[in-house]
Amino acid sequence: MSVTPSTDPRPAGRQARLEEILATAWGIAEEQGLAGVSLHEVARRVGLRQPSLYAYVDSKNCLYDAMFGQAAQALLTQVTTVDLPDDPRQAVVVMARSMWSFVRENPVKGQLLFERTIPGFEPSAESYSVAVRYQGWVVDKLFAAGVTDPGDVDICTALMAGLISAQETNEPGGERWFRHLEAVFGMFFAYIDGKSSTPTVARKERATSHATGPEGAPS
Amino acid sequence: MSVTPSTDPRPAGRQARLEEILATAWGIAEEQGLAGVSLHEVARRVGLRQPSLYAYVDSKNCLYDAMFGQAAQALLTQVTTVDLPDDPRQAVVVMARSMWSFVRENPVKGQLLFERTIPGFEPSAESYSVAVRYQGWVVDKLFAAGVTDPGDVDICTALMAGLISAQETNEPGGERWFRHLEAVFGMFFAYIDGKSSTPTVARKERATSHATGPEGAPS
DNA sequence: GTCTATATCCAGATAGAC
DNA sequence: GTCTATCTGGATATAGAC
Repeated sequence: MSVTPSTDPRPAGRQARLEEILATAWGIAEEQGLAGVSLHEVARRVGLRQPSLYAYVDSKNCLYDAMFGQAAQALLTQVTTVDLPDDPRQAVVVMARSMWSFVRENPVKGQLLFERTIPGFEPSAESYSVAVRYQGWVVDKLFAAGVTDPGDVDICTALMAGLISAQETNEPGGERWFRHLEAVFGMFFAYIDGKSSTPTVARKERATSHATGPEGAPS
Repeated sequence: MSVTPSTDPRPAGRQARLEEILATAWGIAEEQGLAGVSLHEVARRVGLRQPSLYAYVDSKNCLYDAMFGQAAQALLTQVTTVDLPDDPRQAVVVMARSMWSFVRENPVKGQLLFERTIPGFEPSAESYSVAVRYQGWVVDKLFAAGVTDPGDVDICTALMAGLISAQETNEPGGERWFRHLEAVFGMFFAYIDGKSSTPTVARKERATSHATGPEGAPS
């Protein structure tokens, strides 16, 4: 998996080519869907012959893997770069909004990260680790907002994913589900508080700490 | 779209063959995924040559369309056949559970119905109408349970879909998300009641009536 | 309805020359 | 690293005989 090791004397040029290849693949994916990416088409656009791609990528799945890594990295940086409000619950909402805008602006990356749409493809451990870091970050923010029960973390992420996927599959880029984001989080936090005997205390005073993910498995 | 009109003297035999073809296609889809269905493979298993399938189906997409119709019909009958409790909110939960068990036992049908996974395929109006009937039925039940705001219907269906998809993509057939079904509905109904000034009144006394779907578009 | 034969197109991957 | 040439396999769809 992943790109072929370089023994090239001009690693800079080689790296540039590889990035060009990846960028081209993204372009095709945006036009024709992820499954529509073929090595032939990539080579065509990049000005190479199809077999030449094997100097950069060991197989088609390795290309997908590299793309997965890029997508995870992009999501991670976007989401960790956002300025979060001090209130941990408002922070969660802002984080969710940021994540949503990511998949809205990068639907193909979202598809690659969150859906299992390509038949034989599983991300390598290396590429996946970035996605895991993203998840850990989300769990941290939820924890700070008082969502400490792993089951509640599962519920929260599922709700988010449900809203997003309903919106983006039925009315991409629209508002029909998006506008309920805040209401849903309000509903969720009310539910959280309702479970606790001292709801209001738990709200604000939570230390940030890195949890080990809700219950192991990833989204 | 749809199957080719029959001029066959033995329509019963022809119909049987067609059903055999569809059943075979389902079998392949269960083994190799929906995209893995090829006319060659269907023909091979059914004991015909690939071109002979065109006596039953106008194109591959027509095959998918017939499958879509079958899936929608199966879901509709399963979900409308279930014995619902008198309490409209308990009824909604039971309905949701029934829907979930459908996609759990028929993951491929669920994929065809609820995900847009096949590149060039859109269900025909005819096949789709069954799915619309299913949706109308769900909206009716929600309405009876006091979920009358179209926006709330959207929220509810998105939550359900989120739970289901989290469960079935991350841990197919498992319990990790499934066990929160009741809690999530409790949360949702509490949210609904919190919006109304007369929450408890609205709970039980609702007449069943067919609504025109939340806001038009389907899931 | 079913067949053979074929047209046409696409894919991923490898061998070996330069 | 890049090329040509090729292997191997797949697909949908059509023509025309029986």
